[in-house]
Amino acid sequence: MIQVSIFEDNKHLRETFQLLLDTAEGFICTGAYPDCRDLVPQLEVNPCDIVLMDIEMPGMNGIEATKLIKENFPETLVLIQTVFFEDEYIFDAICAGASGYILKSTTPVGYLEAIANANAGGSPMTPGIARRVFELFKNNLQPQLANDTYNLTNQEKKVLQQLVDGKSYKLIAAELFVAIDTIKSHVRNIYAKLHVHSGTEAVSKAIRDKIV
Amino acid sequence: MIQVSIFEDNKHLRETFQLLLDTAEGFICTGAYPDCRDLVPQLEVNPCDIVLMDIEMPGMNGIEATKLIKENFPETLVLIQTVFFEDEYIFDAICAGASGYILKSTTPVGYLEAIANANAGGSPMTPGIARRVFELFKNNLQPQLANDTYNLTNQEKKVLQQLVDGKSYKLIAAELFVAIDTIKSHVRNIYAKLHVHSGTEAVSKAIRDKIV
DNA sequence: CACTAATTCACCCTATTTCGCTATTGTTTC
DNA sequence: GAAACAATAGCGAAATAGGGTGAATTAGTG
Repeated sequence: MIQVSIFEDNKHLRETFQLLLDTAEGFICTGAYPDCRDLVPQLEVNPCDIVLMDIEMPGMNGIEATKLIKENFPETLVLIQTVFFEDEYIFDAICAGASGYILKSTTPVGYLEAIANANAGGSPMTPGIARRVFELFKNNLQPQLANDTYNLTNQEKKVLQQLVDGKSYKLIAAELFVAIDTIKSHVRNIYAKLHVHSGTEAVSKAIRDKIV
Repeated sequence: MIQVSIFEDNKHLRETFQLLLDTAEGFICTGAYPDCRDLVPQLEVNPCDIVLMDIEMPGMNGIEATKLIKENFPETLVLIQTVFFEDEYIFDAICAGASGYILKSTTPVGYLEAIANANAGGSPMTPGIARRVFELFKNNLQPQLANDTYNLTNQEKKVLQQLVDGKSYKLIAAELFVAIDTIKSHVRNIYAKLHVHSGTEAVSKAIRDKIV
């Protein structure tokens, strides 16, 4: 028996969910609330396995509420259900600790499947959301691995790495066992290749769109 | 009619997939290969909508093959199917451009559903994989968003932002309409709060574990 | 009102960085 | 073997950064 709580401000939807859960086999609705004002005490009194969470709600939104739930009831799973397809929401929901993200266009049986899926250790997502998650993942983790590292030579890369570490020319020279003038030369060449004119700018560029 | 190519070194599995696709309605197998040696010419001669890709294969592995496919046939979707649950493989597969990642324990009908799902713009994942993707996403993208921004004041944040942009003290002073000595003061305070001793180090730290 | 924090500015001095030009030694490429 | 490039190194000038010390102004707080 999977115990489910509902947070959804739309009265009609909330009651539909409640009915759906209570009539379906293997599910039970342990609470249905229109907002997250008393979320923590409510879940303390009526604990559940999974929370079906709306994002757009008056007062505290679903993302904030999710954080709160994971802080106070880390074992409780949160399944986000919303009309928002925006990357920002998907991103924030995952980071807040959500275990799934489904769109409101999902069919009734789809909701039950998603809840069962989450309860079984999965992270149900509407197909389009899954694709977005993959894209976000790729874009944010491998910004662009295809850039030529600006044709920096090995030695230049080493120097740049040390610059990123905040070292002075003198220190870098000592660590690479070369003269300080050599470092000066390398830095000049690095600046030219990165089209920058200061150490801070180089470090910024190096971190933002390169390895290091 | 969804056209599917199979890359799978296990003869028995390969033929099973082929049979499954050819007997199922709405699918057609346009090729089944035991390795990726002639992948590009093979897909040129027998193009397809989706590639069902195994990871563990002699010669080129499925991840490398996926990259190759996305480079040469960006429109072709790649569905990874493997026995590997390891984060490293999931991570690499997504970054290589895969559109889904399913485990070999999936049922026959599960394969068809996954292929149809991918074809419809989704990214099918075995429940456990979906959960891992969420975890990886969270761990890699928001290492620590809860840090106090080191108690920098508003003005200090502005100055730091400009430092990150590679500006000189003089320029920053001009942009904030204050004297250059004021900027020096702010920078000194910023360095103290961040526990750094140079602009490059401050920029590095600012980008790595803070806003900006 | 007294206290504190934030913001602003000044002066001084040294260290470091940036950028100009030049040059030698290997290694790889054509 | 000439040409190109990487890595090394040097010199010198001008600009910038970094650190010490001190201080006035404003805003907010108990």
